[in-house]
Amino acid sequence: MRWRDIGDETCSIARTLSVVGDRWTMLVLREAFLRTRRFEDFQARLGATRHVLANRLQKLVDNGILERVRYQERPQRFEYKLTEKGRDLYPLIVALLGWGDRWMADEAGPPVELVHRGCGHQMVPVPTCPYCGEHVTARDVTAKPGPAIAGKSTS
Amino acid sequence: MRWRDIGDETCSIARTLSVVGDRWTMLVLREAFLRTRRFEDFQARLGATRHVLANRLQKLVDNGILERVRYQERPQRFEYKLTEKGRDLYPLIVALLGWGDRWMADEAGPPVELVHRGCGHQMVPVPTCPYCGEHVTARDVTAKPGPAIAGKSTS
DNA sequence: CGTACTAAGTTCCCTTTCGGAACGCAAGCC
DNA sequence: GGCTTGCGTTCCGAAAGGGAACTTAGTACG
Repeated sequence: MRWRDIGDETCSIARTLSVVGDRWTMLVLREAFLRTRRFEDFQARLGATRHVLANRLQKLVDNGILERVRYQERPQRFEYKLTEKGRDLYPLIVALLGWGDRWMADEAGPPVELVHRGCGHQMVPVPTCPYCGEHVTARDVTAKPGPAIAGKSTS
Repeated sequence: MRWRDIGDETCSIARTLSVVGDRWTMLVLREAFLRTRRFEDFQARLGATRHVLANRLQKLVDNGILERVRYQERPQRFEYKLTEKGRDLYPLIVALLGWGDRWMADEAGPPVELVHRGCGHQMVPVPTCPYCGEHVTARDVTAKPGPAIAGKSTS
């Protein structure tokens, strides 16, 4: 299978990966959540080649995750801002962060800490059932075929 | 920056991506959570080339996310099982799934539904503050430098 | 005994993508 | 005029990916 076909899979995970399943793309999003907006800043902070960065920003805009907004005329300059669709990727960033903190940190501890503005606690969000409020792990969940599947095998 | 250097970044997100930040790797994990264990089954279900699949499985084993266990002798055959470190990636899979369900589903609805065994509800887990129990979005969180950072700029 | 089949990789070859660095361009600044 | 800033684009060699055939070790079939 070639990568341009992956979005056609009947699988929400594959479809999400077709949009953000690329290392540079994910790092661009990390920066976006840290309020980086400009091409030069992305480039400097990420160390990606300008070539690849331009390509990833374009794709994120095409997919409605970033918005290219003019912030100055003559010369025209643009910044890249997260859309609602983009901000909704936050759980993904948090999942990456949480796992890295737990399994990839060195003795010095985690590089960044999150503080919940609501209650003031330093924390890492945990996946929770919205109905009963309990912490959810892989063992607590059963996957079953949804409406979009008749008799296919991929999920 | 080349990809083999990304794990050296002082950033939990980058470090996580150095291990699972690859499309095939993520799809291999999806299958692993759906209880696929054997090389042939991964290959058939994913449609990845055997070449790439063998490489990804090897890397996941090297990183302690999968375990290669012999399930038969003469001829020796092995299966790949998630370790605790691997199962702990479940929030990441769920985040990909949830976003795809919301933003990439077609009219037919989501291809897979999750049921919380604890309360029986069909749901998608939401990131929640473990202290106050409230749903957490990007706007509710402040990122601050953690112990591993003195005056660096990357997070 | 010879052929076929299964599981798990390997190897080969060609195409695509990536990494590094230079170049282009439009406008403002000194 | 020449330098600087911001944002890309182009070019080239290196690395990774896709497709398909080959290998190995053992079982099953006729």
